[in-house]
Amino acid sequence: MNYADFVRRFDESKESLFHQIYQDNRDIIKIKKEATAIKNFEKIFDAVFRITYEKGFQAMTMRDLSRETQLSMGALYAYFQSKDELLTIIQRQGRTMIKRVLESHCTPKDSPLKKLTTVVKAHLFLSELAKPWFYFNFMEAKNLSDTEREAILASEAYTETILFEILEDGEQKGVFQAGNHMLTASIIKAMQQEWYLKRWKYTRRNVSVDDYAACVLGFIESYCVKQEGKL
Amino acid sequence: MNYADFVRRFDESKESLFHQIYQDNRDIIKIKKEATAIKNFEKIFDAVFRITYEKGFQAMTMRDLSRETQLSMGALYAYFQSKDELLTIIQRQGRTMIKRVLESHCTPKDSPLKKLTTVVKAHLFLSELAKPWFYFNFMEAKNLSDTEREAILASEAYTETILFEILEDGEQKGVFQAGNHMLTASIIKAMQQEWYLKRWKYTRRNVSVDDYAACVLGFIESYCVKQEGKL
DNA sequence: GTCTATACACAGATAGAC
DNA sequence: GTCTATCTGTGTATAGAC
Repeated sequence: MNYADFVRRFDESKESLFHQIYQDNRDIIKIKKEATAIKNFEKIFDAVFRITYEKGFQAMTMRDLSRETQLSMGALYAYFQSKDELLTIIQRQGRTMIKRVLESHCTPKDSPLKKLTTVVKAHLFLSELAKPWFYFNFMEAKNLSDTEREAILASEAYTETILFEILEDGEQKGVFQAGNHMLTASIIKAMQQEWYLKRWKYTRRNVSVDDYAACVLGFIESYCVKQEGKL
Repeated sequence: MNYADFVRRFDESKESLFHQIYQDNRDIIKIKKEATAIKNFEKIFDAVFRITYEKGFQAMTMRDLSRETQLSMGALYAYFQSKDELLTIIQRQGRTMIKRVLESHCTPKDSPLKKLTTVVKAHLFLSELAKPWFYFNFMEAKNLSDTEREAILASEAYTETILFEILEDGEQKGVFQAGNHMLTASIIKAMQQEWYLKRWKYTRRNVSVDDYAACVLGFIESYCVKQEGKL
């Protein structure tokens, strides 16, 4: 699987994803018509990402957002009750999407190395496709309420555990090296994170996400896979 | 070299470091007595780190800072001309310190692998010793002016180039694998960054910086060093 | 150098017409 | 559902006494 394949597969499930997100937030969202809501939320999210990429969420004013979305202050406040709630909504959406997509790429019957490869690639490709969400999720975590913060940590722990379990399984099956798999999993996550935190760097250097994935997988394989010449 | 050795060596040069930082900023700092200035700047910096770790620099108010430092608003403004300038000063201090320390750990006569090990460890140990600076430097970069932002990028590129050159040299000497060394260097940086961005995670899991360094170096060695069993 | 008290700008949020 | 106009709190920064 390369990035192009991943995008094709994602596009097919896009509509049902937006529908789910709308339904999940029915209690918060006051807008009646689903079509209008989805359309304007997309506009609002895009604007938030554009503005906060430059100066952060705190520094973004509601007037900035009004200008960028072409919606008045009044109109904006029909879509959320406070700036803080807007932040929460965005974070939630992001988590829903990420979880859904990653789970749809789990392949329980493959070999440990194949599983590891698939999971790492799926994460990288998703972060490429949804850069703003990933970047925002990371950078603006500190502005969240305690409960929302915990939800982020839980979702971090969740993806780390997926890696961890694959590593454990691989060791038991004798194909992976023994080692501190929790630490290994964390470092793999760090390599994935680099991609969306420093996206601009790789754009400038003409490194594609497929190139990057290959390099990360190179690191992982040479460290994790049991080899003849190695102790 | 382990972390304890590193700390010992750092402590010896600490005083001269503060002196240099004060002298470097003579034009900005209005306080006459060096001793008073250094003492209060330390107090201010610590407070800034404590507050912004929780909620970010933008969200920190001058009243927060006044409360935390036990200095009045008026007194604070004797140490900098605006909140923005405070940010700039902190960033500058950090860069000065980091550059000075890393350069003092360069070892031109060692073998490529030894050099790589030393550089990676020095960076990790320094980020452990000066966590708040590293964390702050990364998280608050977007609030800076264009020129200051460029200075950060330059210092990023600088440390990456150090890694790159060691990798190139090692390949030429036949001890390292061929490969895209620029990409490898970036990923090594990402692994270093993980340590100070997610410090709390490792505290909770009882992973020491020495443990972490060993794991990172494991990844690096198995990926970079030329081995018998490998193509 | 440090304090208290205050100026003044601008943020988030709402009311009420359309 | 969307607009314009406006309220009110809070933020940065300074003036002037000690």
